[in-house]
Amino acid sequence: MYRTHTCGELRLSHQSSEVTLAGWVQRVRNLGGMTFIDLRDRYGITQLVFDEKTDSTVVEKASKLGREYVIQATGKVRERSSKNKNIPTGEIELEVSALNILNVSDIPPFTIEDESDGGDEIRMKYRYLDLRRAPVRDTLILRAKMAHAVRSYLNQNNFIETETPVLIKSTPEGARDFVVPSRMNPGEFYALPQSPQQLKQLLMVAGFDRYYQIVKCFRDEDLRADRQPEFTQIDCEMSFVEQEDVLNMFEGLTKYMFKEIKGIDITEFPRMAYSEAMESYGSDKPDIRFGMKIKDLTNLVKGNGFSVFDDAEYIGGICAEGCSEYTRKQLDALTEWVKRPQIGAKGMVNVKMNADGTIKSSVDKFYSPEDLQKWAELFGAKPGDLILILSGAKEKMQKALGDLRLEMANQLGLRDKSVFQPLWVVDFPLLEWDEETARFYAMHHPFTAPKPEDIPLLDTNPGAVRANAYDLVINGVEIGGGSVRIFDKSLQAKMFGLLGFSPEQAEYQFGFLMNAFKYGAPPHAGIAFGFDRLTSMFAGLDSIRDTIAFPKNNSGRDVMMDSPSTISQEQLDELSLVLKPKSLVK
RNA sequence: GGUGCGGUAGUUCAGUCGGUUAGAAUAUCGGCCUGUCACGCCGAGGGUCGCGGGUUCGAGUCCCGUCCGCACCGCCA
Repeated sequence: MYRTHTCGELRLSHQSSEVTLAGWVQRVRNLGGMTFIDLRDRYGITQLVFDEKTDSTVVEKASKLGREYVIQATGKVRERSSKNKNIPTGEIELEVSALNILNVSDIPPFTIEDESDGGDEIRMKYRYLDLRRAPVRDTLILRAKMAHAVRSYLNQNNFIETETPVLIKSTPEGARDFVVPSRMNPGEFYALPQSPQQLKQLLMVAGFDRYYQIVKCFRDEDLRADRQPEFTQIDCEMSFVEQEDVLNMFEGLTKYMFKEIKGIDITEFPRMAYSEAMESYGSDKPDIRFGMKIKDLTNLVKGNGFSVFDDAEYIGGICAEGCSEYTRKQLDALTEWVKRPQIGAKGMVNVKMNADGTIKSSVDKFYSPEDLQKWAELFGAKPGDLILILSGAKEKMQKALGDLRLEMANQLGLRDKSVFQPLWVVDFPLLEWDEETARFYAMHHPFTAPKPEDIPLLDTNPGAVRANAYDLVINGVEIGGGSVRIFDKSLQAKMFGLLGFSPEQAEYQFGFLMNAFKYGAPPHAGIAFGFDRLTSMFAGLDSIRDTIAFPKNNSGRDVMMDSPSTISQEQLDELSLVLKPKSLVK
């Protein structure tokens, strides 16, 4: 037996008992006549002590220890003469009588401490050392607890956890597929699932009624702080339900998670139409922890000879409370900020609601104080506030104002990480027109059902058709999304037609699903949550990387394993693959 | 595919206008130290300034190219 206790469990109540601990040497503090060692395992840290009463051979052994040595120590638990209130085991220490070095360690490339001296790159290269650090370890423990809570809620509600294959068929819509060559079928490829979408729908056809899976999904697209090529979804599907049933079930899951994991009662769970989200927040995932809504000024400001406004399709603004004292320098910085290519505004107009009740704007030449007063009323602006106005193409400026709104909220400290405000965004458009390819794309996916009352529009104005689709947004982060599915094969065929599929293409790519729909498909609907994002939100992190044990870097590389990597000619031959010469690879 | 920032000691960083022997902290090693817990004190070692080219009497510093990292835009049904 290597140990009788963990390094996190000994208390004063264990005083005088003989115990054995095992773990890693966190730090050695040699004071000359006595030595303290912090011994660490995943449960915590316990202090070992060597002093004048300790056997000299044991002291000799202790003097050889270095950081991250793996040791086993036996001794008597005793009360400390000077206690450490910062750690749970801080009232006791282990008076070591026997010491066993189980393994030595090279000097680690960075310090294994809560506040490590290591940057991201080196931490990722030695991820197994990084994982020894409490903050990273605790995030993964949180993740495990959350997965347990998800299973607990869904199991209570009669969901069946079912695994679906990882080697499936490539589908052209949506993200790029990761593909796997088939040795036994030369020239043919599997694809890794972007989500088990069609498979879970087939489980509904199979009568499973309620399905879930905490499942890896794969998308071959560029990475971000919140996007990895392989990521985990909580994937769910239900039969004989309408949109309302799904929203209620997963509102329940969300509340359960907040209560179980964070001890927070979620009381408000509003819903917002997509159109309202875009108009008032310039985003399909609004952060509603604060107001600062976007107002449309287009009809109010035109016709005063200010050509920038007169020529614009759209003029809109936000009102930042208490910012009227912004200096010229701050306003210039904000203007530069909105002019960056990522935002794309041409300039910015500001209106200062001075504390003395006067109004001062950057367009006083064109607008009277009475005009400006009307603007202020639209925003409900008070003395002390600052109105910021952008003009240009409607959709672009709404998005720009949405970004500006978030930037101002960041500056004003309105995005408190300990406050959580979930939101359903509903009534998404069914289709999105793409100028480049001159065709419609499914905004959600091709199996999403249109709102029944909008079905006639499919023939006359497809772009106006709304879908029975919904997103779960928390604090401005898209956490989940789903839809009511089409279960009628003729409506599904019509949908494929609108998306520009010939019947032959639809048959080739989705034949198995269409075929299944011939045999009694129930009405069904579902949703999927981004488990990594949910975890990072619960952990208060900005990136999902530390919610994943072994994540990829910005270029999709695993710097620890150094993958992807080349494969041997034998492997290529077996797979019937011929690589382009390097000179031809662009 | 694009934009921005970065790459200097094991690590995290500083390095001014192009000018003497490239610094700090931390880690490491040695010495001292009986209540530390970021122990303290004294000392030491440690550098291909990402790589290649150019400008210059002289380049960590300026220019060009390239590789790598991070954030973002495009992309992500």
